[in-house]
Amino acid sequence: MQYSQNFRTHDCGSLRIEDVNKKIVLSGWVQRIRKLGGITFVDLRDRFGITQLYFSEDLSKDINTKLAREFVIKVQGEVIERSNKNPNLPTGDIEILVKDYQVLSKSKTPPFTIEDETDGGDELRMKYRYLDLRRKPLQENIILRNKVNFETRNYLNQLGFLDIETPFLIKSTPEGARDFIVPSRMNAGEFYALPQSPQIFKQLLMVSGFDKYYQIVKCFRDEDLRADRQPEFTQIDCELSFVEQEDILNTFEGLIQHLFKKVKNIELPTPFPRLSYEEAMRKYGNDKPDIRFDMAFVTLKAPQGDLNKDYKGIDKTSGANFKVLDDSEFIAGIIVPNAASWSRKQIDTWTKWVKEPQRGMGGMIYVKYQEDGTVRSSIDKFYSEEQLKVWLEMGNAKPGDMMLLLSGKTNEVRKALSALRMEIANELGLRDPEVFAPLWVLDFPLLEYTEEDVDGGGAGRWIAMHHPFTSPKKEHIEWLKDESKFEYIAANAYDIVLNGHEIGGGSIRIHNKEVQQSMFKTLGLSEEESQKQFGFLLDAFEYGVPPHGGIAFGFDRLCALMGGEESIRDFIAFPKNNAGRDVMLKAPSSVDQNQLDELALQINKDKIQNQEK
RNA sequence: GGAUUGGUAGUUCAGUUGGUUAGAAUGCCGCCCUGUCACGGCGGAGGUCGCGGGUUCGAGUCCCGUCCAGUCCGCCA
Repeated sequence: MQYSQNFRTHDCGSLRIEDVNKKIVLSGWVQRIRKLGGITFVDLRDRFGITQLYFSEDLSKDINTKLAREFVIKVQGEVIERSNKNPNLPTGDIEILVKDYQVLSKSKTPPFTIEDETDGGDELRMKYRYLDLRRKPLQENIILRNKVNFETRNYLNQLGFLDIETPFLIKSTPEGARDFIVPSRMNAGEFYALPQSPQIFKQLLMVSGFDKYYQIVKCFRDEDLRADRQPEFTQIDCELSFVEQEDILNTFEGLIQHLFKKVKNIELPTPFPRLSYEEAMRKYGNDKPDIRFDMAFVTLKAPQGDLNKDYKGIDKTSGANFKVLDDSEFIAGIIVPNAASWSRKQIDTWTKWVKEPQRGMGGMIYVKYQEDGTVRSSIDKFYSEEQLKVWLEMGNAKPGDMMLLLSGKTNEVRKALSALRMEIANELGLRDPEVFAPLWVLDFPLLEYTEEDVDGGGAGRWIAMHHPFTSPKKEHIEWLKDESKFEYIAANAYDIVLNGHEIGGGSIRIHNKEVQQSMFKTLGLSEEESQKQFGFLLDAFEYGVPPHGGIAFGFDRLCALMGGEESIRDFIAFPKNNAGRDVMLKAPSSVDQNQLDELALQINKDKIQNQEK
């Protein structure tokens, strides 16, 4: 851009050898001062780059007393060619012969270094986030985020999508995640909730005829945090009318391809691979598999009803008389390539790892397919080499590979083996952050059974796996009335998965009042309750509803993955820590008594243990 | 709600089986240095070992509690 020239004629990343002899003005932060006797070099930094300043002897004399790291200065000078060029800097061929300079703003010594590899720890960086954001890696993340945002809007606008804002102060509903609650002063004793997503509004916009809608929008969920989860996060939220699942998959596969092409110059495969939920669970024990590498599950034993083509059976008829496996409901393993040479100690470490409480396995069995073609395992006593070879062959193991087996309850083994698969892949460097493997996971179950008392709806009941507006497959609609069929009802729901992370998900919605009411009933909402919670939606459904469906992407997560990271924190300018606190603002905080009085609120002190921080 | 790792100089960390005056690097301050770019050289300052209690002749080190931070499980329609 054209600068006013008062503060700068150029930014700190733009000057090149062609600019030699130009009289320029630069402003920026002092990155580093190198005094060499008479002369001094200063690296001047802004978000565009670094330019070296050359202070001759007279200007250098008292520079120590005038300049220090992170001072904001303005310099007037002339671009000159360097005698010693620095090939590591885009501006490395030139430097500024400083004629005059002014300190625009002083700085205390920052608590950590403003370098690509800072010496600051997480806690400190969060507290001084505005300083951390001066660092290049963070600046690049935020700039990448802007690009993804811009290209998303480009793509969707081109297709005729409309960006329509929806309210943040809405109504609390018991379904789904915990709501953030906002007290209403003008309606004392009543509360708004912040949206977990604009779900209902976008469906109502379809009723209004706004066909293709999108919004890049904040959503709020009051649940515990993770490296890839924040209490407020951003979604690319989309909804379309007169579409089928296939239309949505094509449109948004196109979006992701567009983003990778424009932002990363990477061509993603067309079409994306697709897995059914059932397949994903069977092959990877997980509905968001990382398919950058193989190590798919080899299922040796599964309960009846588990769709498993590989099933050949390990049971008492094997004659092995090995209680651990004989009594297990589910046995599966992964083939770790070239791992037959792993030491006993290495294997023990992994055994210990799967036995940790959050994995909860009783142990781990290894079967080594040695280079010479023989087999060695931890269960040689119970099974013959022939039997073990059958297992290895089921997983297409080659000599030099090793099979690791877990056994127990189906869901627990799947979870632990899936975690083991990911962790070993990490260790083996199979999860290259610059390789991208997207896929669709389709045909999710509509409902899932919960033993827990979630949302206060009572223990032991069926809840929506996606959300209560998701349509069942046409052929399963009748099953909504037959509890024995609930677990087999498939939904028109889909997730888009990238490198082991769910980056988006959506569904074709119910657009028929009767089906919607039937769904609410299935979820245990009485007619009265569903009218109270979602009456406006049911009312709207009486006035001509187009068939519609949509999808929402986790924008922060998508940006993080595109930036080659798994944690979303450094792709959000001002994130919260793992306790949901903003350590810079020191939020949340208590409020004045008169604020509480105005809202007709009272703090229950018995419920607060460690209020004073 | 649970598991687990960590908390020592401004910062990142080391600190042995409990034992004298708690170290390194970096940053900071001072002096020197005319082609550095992680500049270099010499010198210096800098510590409530997260907090509270206990064991012991003696605790950074062992025990109990607690707070803070990170990761994971639960949770996240």
